[in-house]
Amino acid sequence: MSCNYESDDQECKLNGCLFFTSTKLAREFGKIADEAFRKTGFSPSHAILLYHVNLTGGIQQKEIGEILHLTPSTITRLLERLERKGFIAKKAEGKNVYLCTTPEGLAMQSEIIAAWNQLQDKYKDVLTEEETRRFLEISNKLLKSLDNRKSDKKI
Amino acid sequence: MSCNYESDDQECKLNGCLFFTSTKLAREFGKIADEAFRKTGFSPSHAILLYHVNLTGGIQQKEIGEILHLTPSTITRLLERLERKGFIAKKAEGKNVYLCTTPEGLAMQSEIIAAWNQLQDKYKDVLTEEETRRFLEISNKLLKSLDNRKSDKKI
DNA sequence: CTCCTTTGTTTGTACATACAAATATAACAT
DNA sequence: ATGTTATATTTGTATGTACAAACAAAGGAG
Repeated sequence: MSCNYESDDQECKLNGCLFFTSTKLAREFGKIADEAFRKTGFSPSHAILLYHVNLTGGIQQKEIGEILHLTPSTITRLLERLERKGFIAKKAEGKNVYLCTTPEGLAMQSEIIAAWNQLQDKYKDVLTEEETRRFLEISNKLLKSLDNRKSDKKI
Repeated sequence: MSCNYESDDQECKLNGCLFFTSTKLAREFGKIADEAFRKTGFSPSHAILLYHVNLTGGIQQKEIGEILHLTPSTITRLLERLERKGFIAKKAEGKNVYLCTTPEGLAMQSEIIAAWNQLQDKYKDVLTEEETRRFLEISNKLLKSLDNRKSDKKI
């Protein structure tokens, strides 16, 4: 609103900004998630990637990137480690690369799920089920709008 | 809930997870913010840091880190560039380092504010004022709970 | 069959961020 | 005054993420 430099609204400006609020929030949730997944030996992102490959064996990187909202290059980078450590195998068939489960990877699935459930429990320390529901509802709606925005631009 | 590996609930698991929802959201908002601040030549984080130093001249790094929810080391790193390019000056007085405005930095303030306002406008493309309000309300409440959680642990 | 385009993946590079350890200075106790 | 503790900052290192450019393989057009 105002352009005067010495106004006293620092807090308002920040807390009223979707960008800063959402990044702060993501970092805080990230810490809780790190904690929860630590005992699996994976970062949250790695854990979820592995989880999804276990669920949907033979999937392509592009597809999984879309599910997780991650760029192809990010997927490549995340896979580097999972592949090196033998949790996921790449089967190249011509141009296409399919992500396949391995025994080692499958063996982690139950641990990942356990950590994930534990994560949900931790959230309960911090907000009620109703609040969680409302937050997720708005967020997902928002994400959908943002996706549309993206498609609109392409046209 | 279930531990069977071939369930069809990938989307639910993800969309129902506060961590993934919030990180995805933060990345999307981040892109919009990058765009909005691009013409200032600053990343959103740099822009806000400079904005705050302009507002509260003579502030200490620790304090600004608390306002922005950023670690001291992150502040150091962000300042490196702003100082090198002459937008902020450090005045060391014994142990304490105070962040001071420079003419170059002050000159950017109105541009930063303009970009910020423009950012708010972009949000309006994507959600109504009412939705924004609700989202921010829950988020800020959440952030407060998470802060308390942190303090609780220390005790 | 050769050239061009499309599609999926990887590589190089950069950025915001954090943690842990190092450093520097001040403050306090004896 | 000396040694210890507390506070603020920096440095080294690592992570997740992205973008742009490179690469590779496939499929069409001539």
